[in-house]
Amino acid sequence: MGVVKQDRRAELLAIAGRLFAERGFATTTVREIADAAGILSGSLYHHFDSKESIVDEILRGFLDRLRASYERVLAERPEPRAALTALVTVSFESMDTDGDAIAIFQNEAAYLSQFERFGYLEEVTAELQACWLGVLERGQAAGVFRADLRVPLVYRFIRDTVWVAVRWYDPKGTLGAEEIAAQYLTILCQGIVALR
Amino acid sequence: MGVVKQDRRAELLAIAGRLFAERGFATTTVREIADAAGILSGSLYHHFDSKESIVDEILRGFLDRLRASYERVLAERPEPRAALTALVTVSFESMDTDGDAIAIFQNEAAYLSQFERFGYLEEVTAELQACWLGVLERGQAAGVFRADLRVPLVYRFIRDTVWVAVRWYDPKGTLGAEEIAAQYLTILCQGIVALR
DNA sequence: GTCTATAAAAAGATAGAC
DNA sequence: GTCTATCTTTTTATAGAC
Repeated sequence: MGVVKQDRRAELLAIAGRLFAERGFATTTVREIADAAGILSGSLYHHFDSKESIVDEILRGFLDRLRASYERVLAERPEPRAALTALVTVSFESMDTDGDAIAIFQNEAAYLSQFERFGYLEEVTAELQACWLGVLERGQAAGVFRADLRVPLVYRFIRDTVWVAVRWYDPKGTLGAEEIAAQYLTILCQGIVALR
Repeated sequence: MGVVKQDRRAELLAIAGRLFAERGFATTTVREIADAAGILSGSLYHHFDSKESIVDEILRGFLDRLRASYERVLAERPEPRAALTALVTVSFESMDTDGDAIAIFQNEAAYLSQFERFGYLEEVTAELQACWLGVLERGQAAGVFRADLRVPLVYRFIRDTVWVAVRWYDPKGTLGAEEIAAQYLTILCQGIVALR
């Protein structure tokens, strides 16, 4: 019974997450979520306090998983270049399981984080950023990465490029997360110019 | 008088654009726009038909200017490498004048383009995409760009990286559009790995 | 766990006076 | 060009029956 309840809850979260990701949090109505779940809007409030509670639960779940992934990567890969590769790959792979949550995070975090309730979004963002900055700085110090590039700029470059891919990346498409990650890393590390 | 009317119109468009960019189209209310302009919500309808008309006018203006910029670049730079540099630079520079419109376009195009009225968004997107793809393909054919990279992927890589920068780029900050464009082009062309 | 019914607030838009 | 006043619709949320 507890399991069934959990399943239903997870199901509703997935349905809402898909809609939030596709149409945006503000433009998705409680009625649309209920419709997609085959129930009436009032019934949703048996499961969740409010529309905000739904997106809150989606984001917390995703961010917890991502944080754990990043920490595992940093623990397992001391070398900057290997860590960078693993961070990029892990990020792309998370699109397979958390695509909707990533899209929501990318599109709505700026708006949501202005409310107290979502203050944790900025904290987690800072934590994740610290992972990337650490790798880039250690790599630059070790002479693995070019010294003439500004680390914060490189970080934003990578972050933007990786996460915005959620807009077009299709988990069921021909290009898998690993392949895309590999091509991205090639561009990122070697550049697009030929003949060297 | 015609000039004054135009000025007021432009002023209101700027105010609305700023709000749409910061808080999103759906979450910005007509009342908020009016408040920011120092008038009442009903008065806005003397200038515009609807909230949609406002964002429509903002986007059309920006896209017309951007299209013109791209065409000028392609006409003036036959060489792929020079054209790529110019496209990136022109794009970053447009953030100085059209930052709000760019943010709106990035954040709302997917949502808005589902309505007939905004069907032109997809057309223009395709036109702009064709500019980049053409440069990359000619560059690859000429041996200027690496042959082992998939052009569509490289295009999305560049597009995402350039435009998402609008989220953090500050026209009044210490880093100017040209400097950022230069660093981006260095990463893009040479990669971040040291010692070659 | 879902439905019926409905409350309460918010938002886009309009008509006419000034 | 803006204000007063108001309409209409949409949306979030609640209370209690089944």
